[in-house]
Amino acid sequence: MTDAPALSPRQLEAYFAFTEVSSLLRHAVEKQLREAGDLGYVQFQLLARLGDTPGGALRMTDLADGVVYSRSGLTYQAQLLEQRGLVTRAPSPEDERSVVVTLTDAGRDTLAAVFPGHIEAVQHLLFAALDDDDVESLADILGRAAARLRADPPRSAAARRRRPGAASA
Amino acid sequence: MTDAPALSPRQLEAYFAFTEVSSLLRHAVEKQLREAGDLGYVQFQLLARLGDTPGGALRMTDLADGVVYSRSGLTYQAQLLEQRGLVTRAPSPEDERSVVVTLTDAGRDTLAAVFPGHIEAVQHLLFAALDDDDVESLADILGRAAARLRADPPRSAAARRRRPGAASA
DNA sequence: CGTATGCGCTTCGAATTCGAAGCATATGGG
DNA sequence: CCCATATGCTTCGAATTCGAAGCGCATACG
Repeated sequence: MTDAPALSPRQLEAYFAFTEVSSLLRHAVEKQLREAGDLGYVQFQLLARLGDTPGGALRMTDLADGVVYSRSGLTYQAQLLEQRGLVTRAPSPEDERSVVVTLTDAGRDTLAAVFPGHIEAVQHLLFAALDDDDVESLADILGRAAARLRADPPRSAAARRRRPGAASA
Repeated sequence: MTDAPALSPRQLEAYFAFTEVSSLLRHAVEKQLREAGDLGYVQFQLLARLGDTPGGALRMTDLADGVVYSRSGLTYQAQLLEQRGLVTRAPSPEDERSVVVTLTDAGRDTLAAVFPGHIEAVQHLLFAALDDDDVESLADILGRAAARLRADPPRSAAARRRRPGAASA
């Protein structure tokens, strides 16, 4: 235990700032989404991701991985979205086990209705204090950090996933 | 209307990277804390903040604001921590309405037991891919963003704050 | 002093979240 | 072809979260 892991003061500062921005931004965005389209943060993320996908359709698992979310939680939210007619769910033709979630026109409309306000909020809250160089740096730095995080721990399927030859031949 | 809010591609990239890092890091850290000391993320944050305060004591509201957390949620977590003997709660001598939360020795011990692993995890997950300049940039940029966010929307006490205009009737 | 208003915290109910367990389909080996 | 194992999703129960409403103390004002 004598290990002095010790983050440098600057690292601590960066870490705290990160967590604080994360919390504040999330709360603010959540509020905006709720008011603009009665959507939760997760629901918005799901719709946005589907909207970003050619065909607007994804399997449950891919959706869950993309948003960093538990599978059971996704089932819950997908049901809500389906009830509201924003997505449809149907078994995959290729793999009868899979469920393919597809964005409906109503879903696209809702997304379109909420998106501008969302962008504006992010612009106002996060990027207002940053210039182009800052944005460039952030994208670069956090991009690397994200890659690192994505690689290290298994994501949604943690326990059951078997590493298929981690350093295979 | 017809505003084209439009985040630049780089801004979008930065924003997505931010949210992804945020989610992944939080899940990873949460898991580590749970295993190391059976603490939730919030509980750890509360203990850490108390530990960082001279005297190890804070009022509920200050604690809630510091961690960006709802007051009712804080009451819940504070009760759990009190039951485990990690903090005490007592009315403030100065203001009978306030409740002062104080870190106990057991709380400090728990914090000490968990902290190194936490630091190590953050080091490994977040900072491993970053050099000193990156850290410097992050601290600077996110520091400004945090300041912005802190200033803009009212935090925990939103609704009851000042009513614009009339203290009417 | 006595009342009006504001503030700090807790309680309450509803919504969301997760992990473990369960069910059904797919895939490889005998 | 049939069984054992892996994969994809859902169900279930427990824990956490938040906002609205409620309770007392504090402060301003007449």
